[in-house]
Amino acid sequence: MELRQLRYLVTIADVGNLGRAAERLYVSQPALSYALKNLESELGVRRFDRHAGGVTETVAGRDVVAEARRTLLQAARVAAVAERHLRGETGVLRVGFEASGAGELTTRARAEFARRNPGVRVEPKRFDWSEEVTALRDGRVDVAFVWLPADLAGLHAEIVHTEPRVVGLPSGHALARRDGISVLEVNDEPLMWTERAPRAWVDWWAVNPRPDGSAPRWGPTNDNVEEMLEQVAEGTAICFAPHSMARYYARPDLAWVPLTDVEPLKVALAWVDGADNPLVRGFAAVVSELASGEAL
Amino acid sequence: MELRQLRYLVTIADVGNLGRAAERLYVSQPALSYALKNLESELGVRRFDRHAGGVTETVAGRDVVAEARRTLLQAARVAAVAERHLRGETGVLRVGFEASGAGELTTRARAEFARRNPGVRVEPKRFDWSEEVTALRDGRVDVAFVWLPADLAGLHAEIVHTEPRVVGLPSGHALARRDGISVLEVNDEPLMWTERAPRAWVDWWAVNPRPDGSAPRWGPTNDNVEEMLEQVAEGTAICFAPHSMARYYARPDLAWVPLTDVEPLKVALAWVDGADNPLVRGFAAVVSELASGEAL
DNA sequence: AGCGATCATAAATCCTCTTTATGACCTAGA
DNA sequence: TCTAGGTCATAAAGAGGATTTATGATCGCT
Repeated sequence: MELRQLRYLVTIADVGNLGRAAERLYVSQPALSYALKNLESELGVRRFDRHAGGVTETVAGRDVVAEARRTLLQAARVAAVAERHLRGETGVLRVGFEASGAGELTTRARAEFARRNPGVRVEPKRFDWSEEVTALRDGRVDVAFVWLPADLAGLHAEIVHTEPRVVGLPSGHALARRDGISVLEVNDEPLMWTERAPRAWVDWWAVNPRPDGSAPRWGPTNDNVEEMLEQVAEGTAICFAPHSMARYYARPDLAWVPLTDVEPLKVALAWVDGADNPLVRGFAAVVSELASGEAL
Repeated sequence: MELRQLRYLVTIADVGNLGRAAERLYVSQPALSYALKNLESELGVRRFDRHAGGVTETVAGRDVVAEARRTLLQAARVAAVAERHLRGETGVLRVGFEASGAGELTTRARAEFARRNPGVRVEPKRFDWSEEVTALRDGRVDVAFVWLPADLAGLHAEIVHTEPRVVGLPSGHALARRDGISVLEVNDEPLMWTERAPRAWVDWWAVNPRPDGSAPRWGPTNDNVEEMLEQVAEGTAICFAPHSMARYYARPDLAWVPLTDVEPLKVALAWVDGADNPLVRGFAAVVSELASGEAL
């Protein structure tokens, strides 16, 4: 499968006719016919129904075309980033975080670093579950607040923040008004989890195994905070979260109750080992100052 | 630029040596040498410094490789979605929304529809600014709560929700404790905005032009709620938002004050015209019931 | 100085993609 | 019912791109 084929596919979908798509792509109509046939062979799914009036997408074709479109957009970013390097754009520090990050520390550090470095653009970059680690490794951010545990191979990491954990419940839940809950008190509740993060991260958040040796009762999965909170609010499952999430995402249809017997969340500031980026070093210094409560 | 070249690029980056990368890719070493040279020509950026010990990434190369890696991941999703269709996975309704969506209606509708259709998996899909419209069009969701205004060409849309708007301020702001603010009272404040949404959407949210004919004072841009709120919290700019965002993202370092003289937000339930999906029709019926306050 | 490792280039070969030519099928209009 | 036009599929030929084999240049280490 190549980008050329995906371009053909998307254009055929847009135009609905092989002949006119061929014109738009500056190839002959049989070229598209062969390309489409080859791709359908390769992927095993027929993408278009053909008829005398042109082609129409199959249901499978619709989804494949959607993903093909995204692939072409992403491929354009390869060229775009090359172009930016050609133009010599520098002076940006991209700071990654997920959900509520390291709470106020996240916000204060970026603000303070920006104040001290007026020529530098400090961009907050929010990622979904645990993705900030991947983003560090593949260069989408320069530095990130990482929720531990995480695979820190090849990264430099310093713990900069710790906070207790809470359980998220629908506001009508029987336990919603408690001052504290132990994890075994919600042992039978389905628990929100995600497939997007490493298993170790998921298990840590789920407190798996539980103190009595049992496994959590797994509820539905989700890809981000809002999807998780939507399903907690509607009563489908509960979730475990850092205390800062309770404060940053304080929906009226949710209740947040402290978990009294679980390990608190540790947040590290991390960057790629050997990155030798003065902006990253400066930012880390600011975070250290703020985390230790030094006078500013 | 083709996926084959990106695969070569990423493998060379991983291995650090053309010879061993060639082995891994089942091609000869000169094939990689030529491919790399061609791609560097095409993109105009040198990706690797070559030397007797192998190759090392340039700074530009690092960013290009990161984007190339993402492109290959996304391309794999084309094959994955084709595979899912081959396996016949059906019975999923993907409900898109951004930020706080249509408030409680979003949550209640999905919960009620799931209750009535036990065999159907109703997935909440959160998107960033205005992206739910694009997601409808390219098939990533089946139905979505769309914040208007939006380009609804090719979509069926029904207004299902209306809510007032508020201004987001850092909690120490002079206007933070007001019961209401008119838009001209914050005319001089930098305003958060986004490049990810259509201009009409951005202008509507920014109340551009202002009642006195002036233009907003544009602040920094952002790509999602958290990035926006981080920058408001740190005092960089203010933001305009729907009232549900004040309730769902009630951070302690933010204040939300009603805007007294702006048009409220209207939210439409939308789907692709002619989609003829019984799940979508059923979901729309449930939303209509809930929106009109009918007895369940 | 010599050897081994690594990348670059030339020329030949292979193979893929595309073209030209044409057929099959369908639909609309006369 | 027949014909013409539009659309997609296929065959065969040709063009060109990608890769191979062969080999050279360079560098680092002994």
